[in-house]
Amino acid sequence: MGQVCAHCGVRDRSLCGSLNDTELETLSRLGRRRRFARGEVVVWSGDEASLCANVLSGVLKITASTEDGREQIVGLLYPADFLGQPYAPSADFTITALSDVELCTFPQKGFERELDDHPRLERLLLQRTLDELNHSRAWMLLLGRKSAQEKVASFLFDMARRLDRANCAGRTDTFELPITRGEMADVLGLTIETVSRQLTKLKAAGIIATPTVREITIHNPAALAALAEAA
Amino acid sequence: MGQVCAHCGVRDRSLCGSLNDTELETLSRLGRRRRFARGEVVVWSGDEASLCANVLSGVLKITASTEDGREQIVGLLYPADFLGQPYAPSADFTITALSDVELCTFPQKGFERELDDHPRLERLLLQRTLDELNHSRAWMLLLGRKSAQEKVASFLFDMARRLDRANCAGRTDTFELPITRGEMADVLGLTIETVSRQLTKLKAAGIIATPTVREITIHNPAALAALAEAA
DNA sequence: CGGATGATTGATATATCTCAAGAGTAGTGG
DNA sequence: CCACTACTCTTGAGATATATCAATCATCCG
Repeated sequence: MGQVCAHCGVRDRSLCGSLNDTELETLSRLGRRRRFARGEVVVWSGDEASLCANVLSGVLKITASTEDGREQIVGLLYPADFLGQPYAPSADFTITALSDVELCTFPQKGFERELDDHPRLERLLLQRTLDELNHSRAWMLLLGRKSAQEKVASFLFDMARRLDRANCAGRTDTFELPITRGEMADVLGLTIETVSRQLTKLKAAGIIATPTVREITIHNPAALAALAEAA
Repeated sequence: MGQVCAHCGVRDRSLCGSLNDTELETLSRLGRRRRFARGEVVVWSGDEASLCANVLSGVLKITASTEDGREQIVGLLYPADFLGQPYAPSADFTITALSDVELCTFPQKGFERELDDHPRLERLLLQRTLDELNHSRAWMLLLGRKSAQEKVASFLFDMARRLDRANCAGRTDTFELPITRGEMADVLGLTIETVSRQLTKLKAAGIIATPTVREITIHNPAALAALAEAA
């Protein structure tokens, strides 16, 4: 097993977790660690060379945009998530680092060959892609049919659940938002002002608190869940 | 090769197209033709037995709903499309026949075994799922960031392109909508009235015409495309 | 022909956006 | 360590796109 994988923090949670040490040989030779600073674009929509990678640390956004600059965040990537589009001739979305980020990158063609050689790797990618599709469809309900209040409540709930899972330490009712208000707006299909107002409302109702602007404390998860589904 | 596949209209366009006659043996024994009438629900969200199937004829919708009954169509299924969620413990969305429909159904577990046995089948499913994910993400931009006018124009454009592809006869500028205004509204995250008004606007501008309420003629594709991206 | 369903059109209400100002917060350099 | 600058966030007032409510009009089918 290559040097790279030996001290990989996400080894068992990433796609690579499906491979044993021997199988990792070739993949590890293919992988290159790369760092990106906050704000840097990792993949431009339209790029021909569609990179594949595992996220080692940090958070990234996947965005779609209209020509006149309106932006929709269509996905967030966390450590152990897979990034990229095997088999795609070009990238369809732009991927940007939201924090300083460390990736384990693979050339697309090389990664595709690994998929050929390792059925378990492909199986896991299929399952993850199916999950992503489900999540993205659930988000379509939010974008198309939910009110601003429901959107913000759903988002906080989703985020709490997701971070709770990463944070295996156990459930905390306070977590740090990995994104700004503006980015929340881009996830929810709202404006920054509307997001801010909804957060204020939730605070006034005693359902949440914001110790700092980036931290969220959920005081009343039940009420939050109720608002997420019908407000 | 079983009786079933011998006269299958979508044999070469469906997932099964990846298999040769010998490989189709077991799959064909697994498959059962089933008909559903317009309006019938094929899969209920929450169903434990998640059915897998190929669409032989007709159109179906995949929907997500809030508890209080608001509905968002998150996908449409056409002939040769694959339906179902291998590996999912239960269905996440409801699938309903929009017209009379004919399916070639497989039990989930059986289909999963076929995926084990036929890498090419699995590969094709992976590629289709990746495509679906892309399409669904592109739709998130529409739902979150586009105006009603852009939504309707985008929808017509998308539909024309999609039907053009199926309709290998060549490009026609008139096509039949497979769905009602209400269903269009559920695809676009709008109300039925707003959809209707936007169509009226497009007619008034001479960009489209509606010979019958279910038919759309595109007089000015360039103008329609322009409205789809920035209006 | 008549009833049901779906589509259009109109009048009004309202949630969210837009524009604008001010208040936090964080990073930088003296 | 403080002050300066640049962001980001919050809050307000007003504008507007879309939803809601309601009536009429087409279309289909028995």
